Amino acid sequence: MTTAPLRKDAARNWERIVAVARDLVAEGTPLQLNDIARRAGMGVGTVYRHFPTAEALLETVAAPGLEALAGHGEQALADDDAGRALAGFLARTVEAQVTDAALAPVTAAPADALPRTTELKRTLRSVGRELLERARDARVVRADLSADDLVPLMCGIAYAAQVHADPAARVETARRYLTALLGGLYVG
Amino acid sequence: MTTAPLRKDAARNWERIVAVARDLVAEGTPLQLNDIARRAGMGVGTVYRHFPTAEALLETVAAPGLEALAGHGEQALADDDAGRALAGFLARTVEAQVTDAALAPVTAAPADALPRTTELKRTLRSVGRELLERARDARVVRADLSADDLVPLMCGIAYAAQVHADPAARVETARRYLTALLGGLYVG
Amino acid sequence: MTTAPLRKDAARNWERIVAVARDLVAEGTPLQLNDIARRAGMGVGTVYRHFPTAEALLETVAAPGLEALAGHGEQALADDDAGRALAGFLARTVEAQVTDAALAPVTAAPADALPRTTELKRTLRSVGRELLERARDARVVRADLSADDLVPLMCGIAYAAQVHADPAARVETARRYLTALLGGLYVG
Amino acid sequence: MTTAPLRKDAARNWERIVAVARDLVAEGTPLQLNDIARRAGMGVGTVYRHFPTAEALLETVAAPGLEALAGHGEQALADDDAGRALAGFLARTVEAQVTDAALAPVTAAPADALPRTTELKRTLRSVGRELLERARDARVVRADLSADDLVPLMCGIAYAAQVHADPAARVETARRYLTALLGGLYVG
DNA sequence: CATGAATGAGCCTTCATTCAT
DNA sequence: AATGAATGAAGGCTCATTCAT
Repeated sequence: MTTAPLRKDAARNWERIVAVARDLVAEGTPLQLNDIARRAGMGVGTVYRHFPTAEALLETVAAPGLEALAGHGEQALADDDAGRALAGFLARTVEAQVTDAALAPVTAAPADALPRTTELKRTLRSVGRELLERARDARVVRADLSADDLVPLMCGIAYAAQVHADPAARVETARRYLTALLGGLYVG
Repeated sequence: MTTAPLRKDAARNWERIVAVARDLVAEGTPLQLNDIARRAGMGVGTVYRHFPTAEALLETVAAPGLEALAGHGEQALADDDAGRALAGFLARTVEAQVTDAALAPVTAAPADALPRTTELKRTLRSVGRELLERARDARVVRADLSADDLVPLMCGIAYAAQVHADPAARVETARRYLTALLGGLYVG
Repeated sequence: MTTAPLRKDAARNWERIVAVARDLVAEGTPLQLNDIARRAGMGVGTVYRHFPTAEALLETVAAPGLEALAGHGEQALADDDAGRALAGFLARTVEAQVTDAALAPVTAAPADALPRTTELKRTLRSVGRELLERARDARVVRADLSADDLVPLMCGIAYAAQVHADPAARVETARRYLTALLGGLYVG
Repeated sequence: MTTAPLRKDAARNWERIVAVARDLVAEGTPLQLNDIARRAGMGVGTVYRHFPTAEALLETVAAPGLEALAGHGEQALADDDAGRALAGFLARTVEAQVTDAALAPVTAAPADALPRTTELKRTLRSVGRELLERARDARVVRADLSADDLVPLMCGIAYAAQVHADPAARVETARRYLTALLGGLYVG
């Protein structure tokens, strides 16, 4: 079941709301539907009609990022090198989390507002699980690592990169942290 | 630097406020000074006199934990085995963050409300730096790891443990994640 | 005066709206035209076209009940026993008010939205007046009771039955109250 | 346990709020705490501090009336003439409901916001029950009338008086209706 | 005729902070 | 020092009604 196609004017508003929200997310401002309505130059009711809660809006902003990740994950499954496939997937995941501020809260949230989000998260988790299992079977990954740990660990790395002060170096920092995690802080 | 001596009743109030705040922090309730005043059975004004902001109070709650960590750090510096010393310090740090809910926000905060907090954080960072340098000199730690990364990484692990659903397993999870980080997810 | 004939599809919509409204009234939900449109599976505009206000819709829902009462009233006028005629009419009136949730508010409202409602209420009042006068002439009813009191008293009884907690016993309660009113609480 | 004595300024505000509310109730305006704050010339917070909900405020407005009724009821219990005692009590009750617009909703409400209200309503019910039982024992009242019917019936009469258009004659109308109810619409 | 998106006033409630007592 | 009443901005949400499509 696809969402019913919107009227042209409604679609314009929808886009506008999401665009405003994207900007706010990027600048770290918490999403407040009243605020968004004002910035988008429309009535609150309009915003509420499109997005019943701030979470729904946030998830909508996050969706493209999640979809891109899922897409990459599917491709990674085609890679013969299980270690490289997993590492690539994790790298993309961390990078996305750091680049797109909408992803982290949505990924970490225990409950979803939109079914689409739940679906995407499920896909990502299952792709992650599959990649992990292959890597484990190929003996390139420690055996005590569970698929349920992947999301927390990626979130943790993204969070760590944020705690580290400099916002400009954030992506770079996240990459380094992922490398460190994969290789281990301790040498041999 | 000692806190200015308080009158006995004022000291009692101070203790009571901190005790109430500790409980609230432990149960995950955000610190609201009004709320605390009510629970502590005193006027808001009194609470504000002792703690001008919620952050100041939170940092006060966090202080003992930070002090304990610093204390452990000092001892670790006496350890001959640089690798063990650093690992022990990091383990304590992560454990503390997960155990004591006041620590994570204070550690991650870019600015401090109390000078005492700044001082403690500086101490911790310098201890960490020292331990790291020794470990690096001993070639047990990767060379590209900077002292500025220690705090973010520990915060990241604590955060990761929180994202992982089960709260009962939180400490255990954090330990596993630290082990993974130290040893690396990837085998050899 | 007949309602202007509607196109078949418009008539279907009209019926559907009234049906939905009837259900809502029955379950005690306040009539909201937006809500009704959604439940009826049509646009708000359509509902507004048929019923400019919620009151108009409510009166439409109430109309059949009012008509039935009026019908009974006309028949009662044919009864030779003036006392029995009046009592029967009042009993029906009270019963209807308690049974059909649309009646009470419409009956008690000082102003009407639809001319049809005004007409029906006028009819009912005049039937009541006639029955009362006959009963008064037959000396079965106290002389100080005016025709203008009948509606209020019936509304009052219905209201009383609603205040009385148990909803299941509502009809029974209303009957008892009417009996009490007719016979008097005080003996002899 | 009495309510803690208020500071002079707080007491002034309390009085002012209740006064404003009383006026609004009298003119039939629904109580809205924001509105009241504006009219009373104070911040919303102040109103909320004193009265957490509109119901609590309404009950506070109603309290004096309920207390007066309870007082009268206690006196009525001293009357030897059981019939007169009950009739007097009922008359006062109806009169009060019609005179004081706060009473009807509070009396009819299934749940109370203030314990004081619950207490008063309980007192009134038990006084009513006692007076009714005495009147029944004295055989001046029909036997099938239960104490649980008194409140509904009085509410019903007050409601009836309100439905009857003319507000000026309201008290007079209510008296007539009570008389009618006591004596019966139908003559012997 | 039908649709349903848009509007925005309006109500509710919370909470950080101040300041008179 | 302590008290706690007062403040009011701020955010949340609903719903009757209009009007472009």
